[in-house]
Amino acid sequence: MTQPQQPVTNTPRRKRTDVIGEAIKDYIAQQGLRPGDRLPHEHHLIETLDASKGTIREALRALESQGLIQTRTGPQGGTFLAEVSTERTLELLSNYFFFRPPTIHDIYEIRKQLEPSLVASITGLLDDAAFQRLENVMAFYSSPPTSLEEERTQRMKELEFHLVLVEYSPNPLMAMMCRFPLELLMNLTVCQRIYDQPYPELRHKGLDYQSRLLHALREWDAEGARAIMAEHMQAAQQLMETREAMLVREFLKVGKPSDQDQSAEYLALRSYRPTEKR
Amino acid sequence: MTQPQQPVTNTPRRKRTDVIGEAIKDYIAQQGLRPGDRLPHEHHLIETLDASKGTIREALRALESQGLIQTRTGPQGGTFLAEVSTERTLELLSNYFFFRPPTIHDIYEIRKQLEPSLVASITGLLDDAAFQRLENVMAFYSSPPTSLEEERTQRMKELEFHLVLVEYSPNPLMAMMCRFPLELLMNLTVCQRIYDQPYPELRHKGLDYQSRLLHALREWDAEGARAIMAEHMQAAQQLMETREAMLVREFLKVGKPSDQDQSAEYLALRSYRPTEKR
DNA sequence: GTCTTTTATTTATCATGATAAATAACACCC
DNA sequence: GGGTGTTATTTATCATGATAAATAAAAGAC
Repeated sequence: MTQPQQPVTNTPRRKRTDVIGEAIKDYIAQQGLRPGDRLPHEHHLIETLDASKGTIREALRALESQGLIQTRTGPQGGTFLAEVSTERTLELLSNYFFFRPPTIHDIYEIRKQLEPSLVASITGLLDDAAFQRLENVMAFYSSPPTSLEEERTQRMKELEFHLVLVEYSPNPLMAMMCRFPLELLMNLTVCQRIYDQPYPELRHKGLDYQSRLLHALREWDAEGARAIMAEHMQAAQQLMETREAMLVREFLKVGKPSDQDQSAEYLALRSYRPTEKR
Repeated sequence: MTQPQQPVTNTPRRKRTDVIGEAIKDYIAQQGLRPGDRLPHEHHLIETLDASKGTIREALRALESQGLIQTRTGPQGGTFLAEVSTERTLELLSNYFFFRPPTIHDIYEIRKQLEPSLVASITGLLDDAAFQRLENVMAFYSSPPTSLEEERTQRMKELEFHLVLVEYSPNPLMAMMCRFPLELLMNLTVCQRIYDQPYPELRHKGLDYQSRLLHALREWDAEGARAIMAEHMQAAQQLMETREAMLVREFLKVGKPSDQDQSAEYLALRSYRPTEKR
C-alpha cells in the first residue's frame, strides 16, 4: 500500500543472539535464580559464551525489552533478574492486537464472562482501605461532567474502578485477563470516540450498578455481587455496542464516495493506539 | 538465596535504545505501515536518528524480540514490519507467570468461564474439515494408553482438542485468552506430574464430554454446547484439583524434615517450565 | 527454456577501543 | 554524626571497520 511489499519467503534461521538469550534463560532456570539475583557480567558472558560484545549486548537488550532483566550502571551494578511487571506484560500483549483490534463486542464477551466471577472471588477480601479507594474513584463521576474533557476523565475513572477491583484478586491469571480488556477499552480508537461524546446514561447506570456492587461486597454477598456485575456488563455492552453502531453508521453516511478514503478512515476507527508512556 | 541480592533502588532512566524503539513505533503508526512493509535501512536510521550502529541494532533487536519486526539479509533484505504471532505472544505472556505460577484452581476458574462461551460462539462456524480435525485428535485417546509415554501424549492431545476449537473463534481476544490457560496446563510442572500418572477416569470422562460436544456442535445447538463444556470444565477442575491435592499431600509426607529442601522442592512443583522451542 | 553459477546487496557477527553517565563506597570536613 | 565531595566500577553509547552469511537478481551454460 504505502511501500513495495516483500514476499514472505524466509525460513528465519536462528540467530546467535536468540541462542544466547535462550542460554541465559536456561542458566536462570538451572541455577534456580530469583528476581533480584545477579546475572554474570557482560565481559564474563563474552568469555563463556564466546560471542562479541555487540552480540551479547543485543541478547541482553532483547531480554530487557521483554521485562525479564534489568541493568544498572555503577559499582555493584550489572544485570539483574526481574519479575516481569504487569504494565510491561499488558504492553507486549497489546502488540498482538495492533493489527487485529478486537471489536467492542469481542471485548465485552470477555468482560461479561470474567468480571462477575472476579467480584465473587474477591468478596470478603476487601478491607476498609479498599472500599475507600473505590469510593474515591467513584467520586470523580458522582456528578455530571461540566466539560467535554471531564466527560473523558469520568469514563477513564469508571474503568479505573474495575481496575481497582482487579487488584484484590488472589488469582494472578484472572487479574491479568480482566485487566487486559480494560486496557483495550482505554486505548482503542473507537472507544475513545465513543467516550468523547456526552453519554449521561452510561454514567448514571454505571454509578448505580457500582453502588449496588459495593453494598453487596460489604455484606460479603458473593453471589449478589456476581449477579450485579453480570447485569452491569450486560447493560454496558448494550450501550457501547449501540454507540459503536451509531458511529459506524454516521461514518458511512458522511463518507466520501471514494472507497479508498472510506476504507482508510474506517481502518483508523478500528485501530488501536496506545497513549504514550512516560 | 543463591547469590547476594541487590536492593532494588533504581529509577531506571530512559535509555537511548528505548527512545529509538518508541520512535520507530511512532513512525510505523504515523506512516500507517502494515505488516510486510519495509522499514528504513540500518544506515538510514543511524543518520536520521543520529545514533551509532550499535544503539540502532540494539533497538531493532528489542523490537524483534517482541515480534514486531523481522529482518532479512541479502538484496532487498532489511527490516520489515511483522504481525506478532500467536506463539510469540503466548511466550511473552508466559514470562509474567514465570515467578507467579497460577494454581490449577486459578487456571480452571478461567477455563470454566471462557470455554463454554467459546463453544457457543463457534457453533455453526465449523465445517466438515473442522469436525474431521477434531475427530482426528480424539482418535489419539479413544483407546486406553499402553505405556506411560502414551499416557502423556494422550493428555496433550486432549488439550489440543480445545486448542483446535479455539482456532475457529471469530473473537481474537477470546481465542488468545482461551489459548493461554491451555498453554499453562501444558507447561506447568505440577500439571506435568499429574499427567505423568495413569488416570483412566480423566480420559474416559473427557472422551464422553467431547463426543457429546461434537454432537451438539453438529446440530448447531449453541446452548447445548455451552452447557456441555461447562459441565466438562467443572468435572475436569474437580479431577485435577483432587490430583493436585494428592501430589502435595504425598510430597509433604515424604518430605525431608529440613525446611530448606522441602521448600525448594515444593517451589519446583509450583514452577513453570516451558518446553524448549525448535 | 530451464538449470546452474556468479554477483551484488544487505544484515550478522566479530573486534576493539574511547568517552560518557550513573552510582555505591569511601574519605573528608565541620 | 551528618553532610559533602571524590573515586572506582560498571554499563551506555559512540565510532569504525573487517569478515561472514544469506539471498535476490543477473548472467551464463546446456
